[in-house]
Amino acid sequence: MTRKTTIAATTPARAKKRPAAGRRVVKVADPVAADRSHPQFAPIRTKRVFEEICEQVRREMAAGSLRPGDKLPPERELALKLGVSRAAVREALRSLEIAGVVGLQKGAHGGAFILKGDPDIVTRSIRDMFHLGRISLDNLTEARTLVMQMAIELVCERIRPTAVAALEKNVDRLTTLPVSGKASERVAISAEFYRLISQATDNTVLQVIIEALTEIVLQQVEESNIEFFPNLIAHRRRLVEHIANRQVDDAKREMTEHLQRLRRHLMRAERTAADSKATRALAEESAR
Amino acid sequence: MTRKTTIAATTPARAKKRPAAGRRVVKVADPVAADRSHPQFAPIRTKRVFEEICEQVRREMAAGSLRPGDKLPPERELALKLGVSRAAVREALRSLEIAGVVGLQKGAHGGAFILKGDPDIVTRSIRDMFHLGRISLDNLTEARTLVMQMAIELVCERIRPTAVAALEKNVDRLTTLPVSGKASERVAISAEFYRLISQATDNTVLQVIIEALTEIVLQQVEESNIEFFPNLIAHRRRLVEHIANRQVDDAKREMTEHLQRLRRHLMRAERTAADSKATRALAEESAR
DNA sequence: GGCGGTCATTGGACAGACCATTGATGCATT
DNA sequence: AATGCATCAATGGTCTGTCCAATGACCGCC
Repeated sequence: MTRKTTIAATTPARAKKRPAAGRRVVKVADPVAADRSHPQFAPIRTKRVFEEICEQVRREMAAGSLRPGDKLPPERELALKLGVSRAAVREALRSLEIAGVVGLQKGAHGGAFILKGDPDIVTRSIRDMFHLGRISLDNLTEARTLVMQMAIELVCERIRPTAVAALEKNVDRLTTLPVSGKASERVAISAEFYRLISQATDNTVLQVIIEALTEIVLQQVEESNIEFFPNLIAHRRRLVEHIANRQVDDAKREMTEHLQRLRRHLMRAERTAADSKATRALAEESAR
Repeated sequence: MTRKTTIAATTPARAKKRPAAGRRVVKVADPVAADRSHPQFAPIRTKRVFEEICEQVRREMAAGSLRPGDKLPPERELALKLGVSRAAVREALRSLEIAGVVGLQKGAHGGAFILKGDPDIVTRSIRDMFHLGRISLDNLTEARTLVMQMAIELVCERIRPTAVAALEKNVDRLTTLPVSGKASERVAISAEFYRLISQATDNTVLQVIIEALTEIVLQQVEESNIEFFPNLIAHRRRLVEHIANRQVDDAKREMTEHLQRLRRHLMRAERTAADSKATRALAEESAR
């Protein structure tokens, strides 16, 4: 099943012994620009070898000649074929691994296997942008509300009885939880709840988006220990019932009200956190 | 402005000379499980050093002690502080770079700088999943239609006169294009059109999502040379006008009809491409 | 037949070296 | 004074070679 694939060397099979190392950087003129004919001077960007390797793999992926399950040649062989060092190959494989495109396995029949991509990469990158301040909590929670509204419409059309049963079982699990239980358990159940809903959309893209937004928001919920909503269970029951009855408007309203309430709570928690951080900073300031 | 930050070594400053290398893999028992008290034997996953380094950086990011613009210590110094080889540090930095979290700069005052994250990572990972068959064209175009419907509602509420002007100017650019022009130019203008719309949502998360879906779909448009929609310009004009007049329902309808038409065309193109691929495969088969 | 040891394969990590790029610094020229 | 040039140090990019650790196949012994 794991078709063996070879990667062609772009460079014409360098001589075995190169006089020296380290000048393997390829210069590539930006293909954009060239609009007005005069000088224009496109910026030069130096392409590193690991990037070149990644691109080669991605090209073959896009062309369909490299499919999930396929195995790339071992690092050493790949390095030889491409005429680069094993370290460079490793950096390329590392990049592809981080991108969720290949998986690395040690051992006898190990190697780099093409995967099917990884939805978590989307979550991670949005989370990064959130943590680095490019995305605000305000925008994040708003987007989640809107996306879930949209999803609920689809779900009301497409939900199947088994999915309804799964949702009901999930709510039941919430009821059996001790009130004093850890926040992480409640959050885990909620994550599962939204995952079930996202799956009911029957659309993998929406699943990826919903799971990303949900996971990031729920992590915030867990960290900013806001109190447990006492009427959460009742809300979930109503929501599931509306979905089961395909009452789109009711389901949407139920979902939206809940998410907006959560949004307000989170925003308040953020403000107080910012305040306490500011006072701490002020204290440090005056301490000096 | 570029605050200098240090990363603490977790390991207690190893002795300078280690007897041998290569056994730096940390074993970590999965914290899940441990449900029934009996044996249970959680699976063991070995964490690689570069992962450990990445996590340390991300932790400081989430905690706010590492912010965009900050500079990490140089590779050599970092390797020394963490007690690992420079290659391991490089693989970690490579991962963070691929994730859009840090940027590497050569030269005198170069180093690894914390960035604000990169929206393109989302695009890339979704595109990977698409190319690897995890996401279907059907799901992709449906998701795009739905997300754009949602976006249009927001845009009709929030659009500003300057944004309307920018949209109109974009449509004008489309008219000045020679009919026989390259598909890539038309696609570039369309991409810009959708970018302007996404920006009018005033929500960075939606911007990221819309740009990702749009870019992937438009790339498909470009590759599967479907004919130019002769009434595209009229459609765009109507859409912009509806948005400017905040006629939500009209704008939504206009947007949806167009996207659904495009969707049908793309799906047809996909089918024919699959067919020709199948015949090719069949031909190869019989040739043997 | 099954158990256990051996071995080749392959990724993981390290050490040490050199090259290329970049910005600063100082000197010489204009 | 402004410009141009050579030099230098800092830093990422790359290469080579070596060893370790995990993995699965194979083989022999009981």
